[in-house]
Amino acid sequence: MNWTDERVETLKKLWAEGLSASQIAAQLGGVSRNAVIGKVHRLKLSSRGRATSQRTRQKKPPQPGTTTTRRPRNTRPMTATVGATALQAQFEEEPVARTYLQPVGNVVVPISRKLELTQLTEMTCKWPNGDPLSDDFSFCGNEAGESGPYCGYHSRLAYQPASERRRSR
DNA sequence: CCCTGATTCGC
DNA sequence: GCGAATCAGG
Repeated sequence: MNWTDERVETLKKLWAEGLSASQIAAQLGGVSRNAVIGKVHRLKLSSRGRATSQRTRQKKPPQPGTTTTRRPRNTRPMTATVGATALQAQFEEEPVARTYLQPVGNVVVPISRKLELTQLTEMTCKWPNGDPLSDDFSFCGNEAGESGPYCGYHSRLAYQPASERRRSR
């Protein structure tokens, strides 16, 4: 990925707007959040309010320089769809935003057992599908486990915003 | 566990 | 210059 002028501009704008590095990376497409952070640093526009306190960083001496061993990660394909709109690039592309109906082309919710309210147990994911007032309303119904009222997939969707909210002090 | 930004360092 | 790995914190 090349940091074109447009992309850098978008980066700066979004960063100034207070979006997190991962969100910016997701919006730019084709780059990781680390790339965004690294770029931000190079642009010398790091500090933005106080996201993370600058703890006394002083650890990182041991580097087994035996070989140039670095990056066990595989290359990421990633379909980059960069619109690069110069105006209001507000994103919010929530994966499961509209659970109203589930088109086959949508790769969001893994499965859906479409359970009725009366079918729910302590073991079933209680993530609602669709409008509770609608006739098509149902619950996810997958194995919820003990971690919470949702299945693993929906737990993330439900709890990620919470963690984000937490930092908003 | 998830996330956040910060830093280092091989390329 | 770039970004993955790693760190440190919430």
